[in-house]
Amino acid sequence: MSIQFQNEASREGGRSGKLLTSHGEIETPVFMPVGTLASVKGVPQDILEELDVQILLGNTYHLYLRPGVETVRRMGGLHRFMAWERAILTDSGGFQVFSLNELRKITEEGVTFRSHLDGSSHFFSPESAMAAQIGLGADIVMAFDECTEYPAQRERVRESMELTLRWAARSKAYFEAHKHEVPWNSSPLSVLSSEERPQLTGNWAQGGQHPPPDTAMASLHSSGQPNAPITSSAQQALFGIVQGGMDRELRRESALRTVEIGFSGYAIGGLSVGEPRELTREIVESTLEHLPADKPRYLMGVGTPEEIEQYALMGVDMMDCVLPTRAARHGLLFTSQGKVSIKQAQYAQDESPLDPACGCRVCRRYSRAYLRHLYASNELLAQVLNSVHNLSYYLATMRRVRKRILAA
RNA sequence: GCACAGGUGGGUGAGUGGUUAAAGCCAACAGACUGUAAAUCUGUCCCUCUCAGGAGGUACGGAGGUUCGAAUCCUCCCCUGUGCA
Repeated sequence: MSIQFQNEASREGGRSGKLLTSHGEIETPVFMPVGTLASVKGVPQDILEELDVQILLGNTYHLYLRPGVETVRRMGGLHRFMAWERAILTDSGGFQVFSLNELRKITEEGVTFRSHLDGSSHFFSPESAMAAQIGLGADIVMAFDECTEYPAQRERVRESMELTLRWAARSKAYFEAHKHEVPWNSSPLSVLSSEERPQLTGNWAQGGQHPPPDTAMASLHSSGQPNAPITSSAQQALFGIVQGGMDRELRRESALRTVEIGFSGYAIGGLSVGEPRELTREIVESTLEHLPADKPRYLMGVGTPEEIEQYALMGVDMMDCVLPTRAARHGLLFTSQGKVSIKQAQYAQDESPLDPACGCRVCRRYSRAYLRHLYASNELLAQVLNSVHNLSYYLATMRRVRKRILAA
C-alpha cells in the first residue's frame, strides 16, 4: 500500500494519528516545513532532524528547472540527493501556475510556463507533472491542479474547478500506470544507513525489479487498527486537491468528486490566496465535512502559528507554509508572547532571550540584542538562527496540539 | 607660492539659471510577508504647523554680487585632493 493513516484520537473535531510512509512514520497533525529547492532555506538537514521535522516539502516546478528531474532520479531520488531519510512530499507545480501568473498559459492539455530563471519555455501537464514527481520520488505526491485566483466570478471558479477535476483524473491515471518507476528500492530506506542502502544504478526504469503490486486504497480501511504492525512498502502516495474558490457549494462538489476519483489523501488547495482570514476558516471548515475521515487531510499553504493550531483542532492532519522560514529571513519571529520584529531598535540592548518559554537552541543561547545585531548587519547567521527558531516554534506548537488531542 | 580638480541633505553621489526640499544608492526607522521568481517588497527619512489636501521656515563651504529667479553665473575668502616649485 502506498500510505496508511491511523486515526488514534479525536477531540473538538481535531484528531491525532499516524501516517505511515515509505520513509517513516509521521505523527499527525503535522507541520511540514517547505524546502522548495531540496533545501529548507538556511537550515541544515541535521538541525531539521533535531527539531523533529518528520516530513518536508519539495517543489516539482523548481526542481524540474534546477537541477532537473533526471539528475535527481539518477542520484536515487530526492531523499538520497538531499540526504534526508525521512518523508518528503512534493507539490505538483500547480501552485506555480498560479503564482507565476505573468509567465504562463493554461490550456486543457496543461500549462506552458516560462522559466523564471532564464525565460525558456516549458510545458507541464498532469502526466508530465506526475512523471516528474515519480522521478523525484517523494513519498507523497500531489495531483496537478489549478489554484484558482481570488477574487473570481463563480463561473470562473467552476470552470477552474472542473479543469482541476479533469486533471485530477489524468494525474491519477498516469500515476497508477507509472508509480513503479519510483527511483528507490522497495525496501524501506529509512531503516538502512547510507552504507547499507542498495546502490541504485539508474536503470530501474528499464524494468527488472519492480516493487510489489499495488494493494493500495482498498486495504486502507482494513489495516487501520491502531496496533497493526507498521509495515510500509516502498511506494508513493498520490493526494488529490480540492478547489472551488470561496464558494461552499463548489467546495462540496469538488470534494465529493475528488473523493470519487479516489486518492490516498486529500488536500484543500486554493486558500491563502489573498482572501480574508475569516473566510479561509469558513471554507476550510465546510470543506473538511466532505472529506473522508479515514484519509489524511492536508491544508495547503497555511498559516500562522495560531492558524495551524486552530486548523489542527478542526481536523486538519497536515499543513505546510513558507511563513516561518520566510518571515524568519525577514526578521519576523514567532514567540509565545506574539510576534517579534527583531529588527526593531528597541531590541538593540535587550539581553533577554527571544522567547524565554522556548527551549530551542537559539533561545537557549542568544540574546535579542545579538539576534538584532546579526539581522542589522546582514549576517547569514541571522537567517539561520531566525529560521531555526521559527521552525522550532511551529513544530513545538504542533507537538502541543497533538498532546492535547491525545489527552482528551 | 603656482597650476589644475573639487567642496551638495547622516554617508555616497546626481544636478551646472526656473515644476529642485534637491535623482539614485547606502545607512536609519517603521510596516508587509501564509502549497517560496522573496537574504524580498513597501513606506518614512531638514524643521514647525496641519481641517491630511497642504501651509510656512531653513538649506547645496563662507560673505558679497548679477538676475524677475541662483546649488547652478561673477568676485573675494576658507577648506580638501593632485601635480609643479
